[in-house]
Amino acid sequence: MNYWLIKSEPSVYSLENLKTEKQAIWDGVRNYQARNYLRQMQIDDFAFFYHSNTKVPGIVGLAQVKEAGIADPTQFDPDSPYYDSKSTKDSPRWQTVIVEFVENFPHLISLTTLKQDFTAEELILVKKGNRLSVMPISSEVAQRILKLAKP
DNA sequence: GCCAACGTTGGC
DNA sequence: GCCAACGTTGGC
Repeated sequence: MNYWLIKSEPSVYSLENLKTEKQAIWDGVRNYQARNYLRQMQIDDFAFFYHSNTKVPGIVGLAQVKEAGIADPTQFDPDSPYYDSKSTKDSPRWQTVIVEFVENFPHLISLTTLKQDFTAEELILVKKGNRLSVMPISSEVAQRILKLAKP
C-alpha cells in the first residue's frame, strides 16, 4: 500500500468533479519524473488530492487508484493539447492511472499548514520551487496528514 | 498580474 | 555536451 499526492488546478479538474464522475483517468501528465511515479502506482494505492493555483492551495481529500499502468490515450490524439507525435502505440511514452473518489476532507489542509507541519524532506510538496504534479508520500507522513484532516 | 523556479528545446 | 532562450507552473 503506497500513498501519493496528485495536484490539479480546480478550475481545470477539481475533487468535486471527481466526486461527480466517481472515476477519472489522470491524463495529460507530460513530465518524466511525474510519469515515473505514475508508473509505480498500484491498484488500491491512495492519492491525496491537492488543489493548486487557487486562492487557498491545499489538500482537499482522498482518491484511490483503480487501474494502473494505462497508456494515456491523449498522447495519440492529434487534436489533444497533450498529443505526442513521437509516442507509438507499441511503446507508449506516457502511462497513467484511473483514480476513484474516496472522500472530501471536512476542511482543507492548506499549503501554509503543510509548510508548518512538514519539512521539505518529509514532503516534497513544501520544497521551494517544487513543480512536481505527482509525488510519493511516506506512510508515516500520510498518517500525519490524515490526522490533520480528521483530528 | 507578477515573477521565481524549473523543465525542455535546439543551436553550436 | 553545454547552455541560452523560451514556455510553463504555481504561490503570492
